Amino acid sequence: MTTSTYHGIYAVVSRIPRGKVATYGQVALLANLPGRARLVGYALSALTDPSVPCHRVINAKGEISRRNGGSEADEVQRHRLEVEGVFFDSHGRIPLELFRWRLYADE
DNA sequence: CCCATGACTGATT
DNA sequence: TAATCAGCCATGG
Repeated sequence: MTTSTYHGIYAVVSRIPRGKVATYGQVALLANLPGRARLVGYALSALTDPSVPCHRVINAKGEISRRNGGSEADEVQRHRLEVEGVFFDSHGRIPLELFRWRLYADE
């Protein structure tokens, strides 16, 4: 791996505004890595820097992607988002049409 | 080098 | 609307 790839991913995630979310695919696209959403997920799992708001990255269905073996990190992520004003529907999913980060509208 | 395993996605059924 | 499938690619055994 050429850390520059991961660095670009972290740079994009760092630009997600408070109260907004982005999908793995969206982050991949903005990081100039179209179709490599999976790589974004891998980069986040390897991330240790707490200054990167990685809790604002969710999957394309609007759900929080689960970690291995019932980790409670998922619930922590959900709570962080709720604190920022992000709403979850009865299916545990975020209405992307309302909270999705739009580069030219939000920022 | 081969194979399995993921914080994934979009199209197809 | 939900389940499947085929791409995707870094890591570790």
